[in-house]
Amino acid sequence: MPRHPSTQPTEVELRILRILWEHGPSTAREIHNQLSGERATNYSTTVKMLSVMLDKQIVKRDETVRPQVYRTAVTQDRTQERMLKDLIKKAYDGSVGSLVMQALSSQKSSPGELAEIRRLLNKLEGDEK
Amino acid sequence: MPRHPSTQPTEVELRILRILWEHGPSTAREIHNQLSGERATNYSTTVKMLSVMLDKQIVKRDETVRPQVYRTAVTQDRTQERMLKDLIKKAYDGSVGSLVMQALSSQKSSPGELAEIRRLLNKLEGDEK
DNA sequence: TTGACTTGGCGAATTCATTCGCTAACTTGA
DNA sequence: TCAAGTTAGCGAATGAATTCGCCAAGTCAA
Repeated sequence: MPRHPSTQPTEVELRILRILWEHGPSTAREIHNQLSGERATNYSTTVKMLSVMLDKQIVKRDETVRPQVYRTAVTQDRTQERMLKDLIKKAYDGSVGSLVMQALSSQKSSPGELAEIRRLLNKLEGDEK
Repeated sequence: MPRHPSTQPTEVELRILRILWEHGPSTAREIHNQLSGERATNYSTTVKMLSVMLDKQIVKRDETVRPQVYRTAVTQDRTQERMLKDLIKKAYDGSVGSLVMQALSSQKSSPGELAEIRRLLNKLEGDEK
């Protein structure tokens, strides 16, 4: 039976993306070293994942240099947004509000973050009317 | 190589959970009928999914009645919270604030929701000092 | 009771994600 | 140049999630 290839980056893909977002374009070796900090997989595995991501067009690769250099083909914002939207749809019945309510009440934020959120809220309510 | 059985409910599991949360305890047939509205899978599949979820202790079952009645073994709140926390960790580097900021700015909320969020914010900032 | 229908369970098949072994291709220092 | 090390690619294996076919057990009306 046909099954959906998810549009979301998978677990490992996301870890690699985060490394690239944080460190910028990197070689497979550099990515693997970063990865090794968190997990114990082979260099082969990292290279394979990169090749899968290349197929999916999640990353790009510069083959004119050696070793080859990988960079992301998707922005962090867009990716987060897609994942967030998906969660809201799947688990919050499409309601952003209830997700935000739960996020704020179940995990504590710093005063600075709260202030920032308040500022955004002011802006949004301003546009409203 | 051993791989992680995710702690999060899967796609289909979540759909079934949502039906149970919304409609309360139900028979396999009732669940399947609800499900059929959104997807075209066999009754067999629904029953199988329920049995998998039973193994995982995601649902409970009353076998003293016929047909058997399923009910959730996890609350909606706890489930949402776990999923949310997971997303924050995986995609927002652990920052609730940045998730909330993005949620609010990327999808529009109703004035009512905004007001509710503001009220919560007031309460949180009150506790802060 | 019995035939027709519904419910429940099992095992197998499929697909996606992840992992690695093995080998080829490339790079570099002596 | 060439041996030793590094990088890249491929195919296969594993495991989780999802799907269904098929059969057994249960229910019920005539």
